[in-house]
Amino acid sequence: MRSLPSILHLDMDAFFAAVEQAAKPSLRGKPVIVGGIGVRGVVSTASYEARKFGVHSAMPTAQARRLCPNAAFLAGRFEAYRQVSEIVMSLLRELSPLVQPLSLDEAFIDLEAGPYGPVLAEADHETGERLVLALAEDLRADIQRRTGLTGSVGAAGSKLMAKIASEQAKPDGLVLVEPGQERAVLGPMPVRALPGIGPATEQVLRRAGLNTVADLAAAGEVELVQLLGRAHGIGVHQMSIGLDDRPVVADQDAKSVSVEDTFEVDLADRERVLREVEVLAARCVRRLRAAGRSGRTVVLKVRRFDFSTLTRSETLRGPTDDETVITETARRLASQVDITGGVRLLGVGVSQLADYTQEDLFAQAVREEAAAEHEAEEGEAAGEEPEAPVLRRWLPGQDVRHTEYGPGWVQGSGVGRVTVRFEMPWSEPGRVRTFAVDDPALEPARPLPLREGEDWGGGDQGDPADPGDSADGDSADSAQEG
DNA sequence: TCTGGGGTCCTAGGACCC
DNA sequence: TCTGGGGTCCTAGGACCC
Repeated sequence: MRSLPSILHLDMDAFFAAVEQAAKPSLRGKPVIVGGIGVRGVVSTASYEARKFGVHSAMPTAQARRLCPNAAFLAGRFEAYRQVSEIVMSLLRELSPLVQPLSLDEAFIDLEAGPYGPVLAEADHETGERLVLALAEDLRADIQRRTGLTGSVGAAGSKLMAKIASEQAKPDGLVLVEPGQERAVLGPMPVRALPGIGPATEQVLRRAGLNTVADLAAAGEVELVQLLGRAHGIGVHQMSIGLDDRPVVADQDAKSVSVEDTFEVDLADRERVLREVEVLAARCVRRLRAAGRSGRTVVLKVRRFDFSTLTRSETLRGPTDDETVITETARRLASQVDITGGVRLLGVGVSQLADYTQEDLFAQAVREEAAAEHEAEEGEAAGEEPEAPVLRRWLPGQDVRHTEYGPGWVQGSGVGRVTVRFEMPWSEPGRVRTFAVDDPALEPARPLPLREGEDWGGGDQGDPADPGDSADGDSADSAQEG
């Protein structure tokens, strides 16, 4: 809690969709929906044009299609989002070294820890606030200049109020909450406005007759602890009276790494489940190693046909990043789960992370055992099926390059054809051409920067199909934004 | 309408130890 | 022989966030 509103919260507006509109001139001003494209997909981000139709984050894509059939439905391009995010975060770091990213499109900034800190400390109230407002507006202008995107900023004396303020500022705005005004601002708001109060907590509070933040403040800590449990109750009470002294803390190390997949059709048989667990474990290990970490606890996640979800975990004697150890552990856990009725999602994760891998004799033993088993199977499998040609999957929104027509993006595909629109972020809206899905002149490409001549690293422009050139080779689907 | 993927934090019970 | 209380670790589940 500070007497100056020196904490900023930046939240980019409809980030993923906005990046797509910036990259694809033909989509500007049109409804764009980024998310899972399959039958079981959900919306990550809807552009403001799509929101007018009632489409919002976390909505099933099938429902979004009914509400807004003419929208462009795109799978995410996380490499591009990461690049834009880095530009934005670098602008934040010019204001202060104390930047706490919450996701690709959101961060807290502590101005007091930055170059303007001393000035702010000296300034009187009014001067200080004017300086904060000027810095925030400059930041928003810089972001727009460098990326073409808009972001909203909240300024306040605490993280809580800065976040509340940026929400109020949306889209493309700036709101400052004067220190001292916290309770006046929060009081009339519905309880759901407080971060940490979701649908379940809202229900509990509503049944107790608590609907607004002012109701929470009036209820008092004792009642809230009774309703919500100790930690949550105390936290919610503190927020309700505008108290929040959590510091802005720079980037922390991840505490777990996990991957999961929802299948278009539920998996029914055990062998198939075990095979998918192996694939997931391998992906998980790739991510773990790319981050230079190892972990002690392996977690298997299973979502059944009826959406009931369970986890099974096993803690090893020491941290490992060994693929065989992690795969075998996940397989063992999966073999103990009841899969009657079918499985719609499988996940494999690793937690209790350490920065190093201790030399692991146990891993060595497991590896040798698995190798021996593999050899035994070799004989049976020999001469079975000829290598099937790898069918390329073209995802809507994906970057491509044609040897003759140059860069473009996949607008759609089906029945052996793929439709590509040829345009660039800095070009006029382009025209559409259709090709056979296996046309050798067409290949996947790296995302183009949003501004002509900008270098998005990646330097060598290596094979975009090679997962080795990205920290995360399997960013196929969606995270949520907004 | 029928529910993604990546995370974080909290709670609670049982085992085990002192 | 019976009865404690507290701390830590592990496992499972759940709420929440973007």
